[in-house]
Amino acid sequence: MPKIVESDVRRSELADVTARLIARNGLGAATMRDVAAEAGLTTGSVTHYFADKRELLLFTLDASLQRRCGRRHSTAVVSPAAALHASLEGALPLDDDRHRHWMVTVAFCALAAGDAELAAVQRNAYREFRETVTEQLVACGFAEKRARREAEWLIAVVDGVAVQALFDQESWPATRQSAMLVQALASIECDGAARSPGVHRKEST
Amino acid sequence: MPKIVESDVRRSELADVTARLIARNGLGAATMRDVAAEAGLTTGSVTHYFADKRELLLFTLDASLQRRCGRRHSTAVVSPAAALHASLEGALPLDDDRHRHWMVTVAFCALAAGDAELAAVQRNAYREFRETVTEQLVACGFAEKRARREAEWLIAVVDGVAVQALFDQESWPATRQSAMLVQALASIECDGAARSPGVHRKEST
Amino acid sequence: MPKIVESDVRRSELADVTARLIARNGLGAATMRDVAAEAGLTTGSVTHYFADKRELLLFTLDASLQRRCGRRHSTAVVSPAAALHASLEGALPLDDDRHRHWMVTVAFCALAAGDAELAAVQRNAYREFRETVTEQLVACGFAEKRARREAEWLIAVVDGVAVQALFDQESWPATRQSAMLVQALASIECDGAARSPGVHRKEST
Amino acid sequence: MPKIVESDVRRSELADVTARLIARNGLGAATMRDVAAEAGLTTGSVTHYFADKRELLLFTLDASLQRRCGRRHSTAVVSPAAALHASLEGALPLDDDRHRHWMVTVAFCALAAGDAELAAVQRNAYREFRETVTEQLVACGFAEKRARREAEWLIAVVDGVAVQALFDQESWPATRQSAMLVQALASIECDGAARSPGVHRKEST
DNA sequence: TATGAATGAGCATTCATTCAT
DNA sequence: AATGAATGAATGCTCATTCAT
Repeated sequence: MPKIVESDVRRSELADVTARLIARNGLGAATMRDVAAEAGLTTGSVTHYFADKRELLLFTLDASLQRRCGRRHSTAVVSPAAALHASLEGALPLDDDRHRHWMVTVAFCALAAGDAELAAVQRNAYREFRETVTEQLVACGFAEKRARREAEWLIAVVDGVAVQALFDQESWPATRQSAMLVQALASIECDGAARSPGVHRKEST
Repeated sequence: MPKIVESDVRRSELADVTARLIARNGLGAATMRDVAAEAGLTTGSVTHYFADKRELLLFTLDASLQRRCGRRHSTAVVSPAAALHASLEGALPLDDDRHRHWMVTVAFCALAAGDAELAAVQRNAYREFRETVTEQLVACGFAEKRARREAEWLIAVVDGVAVQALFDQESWPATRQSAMLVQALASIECDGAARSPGVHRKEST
Repeated sequence: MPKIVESDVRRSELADVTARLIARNGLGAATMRDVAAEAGLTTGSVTHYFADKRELLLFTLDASLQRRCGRRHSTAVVSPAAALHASLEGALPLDDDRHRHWMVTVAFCALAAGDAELAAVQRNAYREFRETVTEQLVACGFAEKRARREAEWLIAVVDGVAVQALFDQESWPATRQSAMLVQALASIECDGAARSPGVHRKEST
Repeated sequence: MPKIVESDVRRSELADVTARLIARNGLGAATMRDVAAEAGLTTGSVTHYFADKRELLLFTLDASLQRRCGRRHSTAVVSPAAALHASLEGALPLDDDRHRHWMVTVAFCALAAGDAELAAVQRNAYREFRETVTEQLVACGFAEKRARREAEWLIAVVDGVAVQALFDQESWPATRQSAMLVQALASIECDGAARSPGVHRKEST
């Protein structure tokens, strides 16, 4: 039993190292050698935990998608609005960790185009994320149908901000990304704070 | 002179082939062999047009960014609003061509993280795009400051839709992407048609 | 004492597994992993019985040669001719077991070319076999000198049939191999049955 | 055109080197590196001539089988009996060259057990050989049916001698092998010389 | 210009072996 | 006695690059 636990820990460690390498220099940089070296192991040793490079990559992608779109494990949720905010914030590259996992999932994008299994992993993660956000909006008081539509809208904004941040990190510091999210939430009158009853996205001038 | 022209045509052809390969199976699929073969040339022949693989990749990335974020060559623009719409629409993966170039620029994302030159190319393309959209919004009557803010917002929405379309093509057919863009433009009361004076993104229920 | 016996049983089991793997897919298929797995053990466990892979292979080869050319353990021999027949029949790949051991000894053939120890094992087995057959022919009434010559002849025929059967199993069913052996024995008037006094290998037309 | 010729020459050279390595130390010794090194090339260079290791091995096996069982290219055949003798002699490991090719074809034996394509190559070579010898016996005056039977017999003897020579080279010098062949031919009264009308394989005591 | 043979480094993977438990 | 994690060398193969023709 302890063996299995140990093994799972090692798998996560290796996936972490792999994610780091991919985020830093692209998928091509994730060689078995480098992954092993960075993890303080030898090449052959990695195969004790992942039979294949493919298995390692799939696991890494899955882990990154979990962190980016995955169900939040916030145990004590204060309010539905706060939960929603937390979910969407989790999908913004606000710190190194989230930045890394965005990089990883994006790096697999083109690869998935020619690989049905990879594509399915990505697709499912997205749909699950959409479902989560929708449910959270319902919990905030939106009707099912509208919640679904707003979820798509919110995810689009968050992803759009995230992608711009990836392409031009300097122009998109964390504060600016967060502000954009707050604004988006306010625009559907679900900012988790006082309900501003007026027109959303009120712009001066 | 004709030589150079010929050469430029060949370079573009090769970049196109490269983009196709990258979009189909990722950056790793863009081997010199395959690029050459797909273009009907031999390996060594490609080096007459690109000294390096790096040079080929840089050129390919630049070309793809031009098509995705690049200055539109719409010669006869009917109205400022139409121009704006055209610009943003150009950044959505509405057909195979635009899908391909999105794939390419996204594929380079992680690679650029460890490569200053690549990063600069991406960053500049994005900033240029933001500038263009801002100018078009100014031409639509927005004040400079607000135009800049709305440009960011619009690009975020467009990119967000695009990214979701890349990750889950089935859920995002062209019509849905276009509808989202129209909605976004309407929300800032710049939909290219009659100014709807009321609240933007009017939702039933 | 029981330990040793146990150990010997295990060694034989492992040699059997090894032989099976070699016969099925060649010497290259006999990896320590696969041998261990097929025997229901772990890799490291095999090293308790064989210090080396070399030791395992040598033991396997020896065991296979014993079964193919080895001294028959026919406890109750009816007649010298029957004993001779049994010996030679043992060297034909008439069933899966004998087929396997022929495969194994043949697989080592080229390997032995560059390995004195292996070569010696093979050579000695052959010489011992020749000696056995010679003795059995003497027991059948042949003079020493002629017995030796006929032994070589008989072994040549048996080996020739065996080799053809290995290369083209379909063309050489067990019945055909046996017939050939009977014919060869008849040709030296030692068929274990009625002595056909006439010309040997009588052919119609 | 000269390219192709060159290429074919290289392929044969590489097959020769491969055969040499296999004959010397077994199939496992035929690594791409060693083949390349022994041929004075680099590893990657070998792939210009053989896409695969498998392709190289198949070619090598085929070439060896051709030399061992292949149709003799004896242009000026003196007599049918001489042709027959030449064919069978070609299948004896009388010199280094023939010894090498026997080793090679034998080395593939077990490998072919788990590989349909390899098995087919071997089987076909054997059947072709049987056909050739049968035809040559017919040319010597034997009736079709008996020719076929005697061909099998002769090949069995030749192979049996060959196999013993492989397993115990010292006991089977070329002269002894040749003598055995002559004896076998004489036994069917087709020794290429004067027809000995009496009983074949006349043995003194 | 264009070719494709040749190179050599780098890749994922396999494997015999060792060793702490 | 038995395990299985760890090692590190070796293998087949791919690929960007070079270069003589």
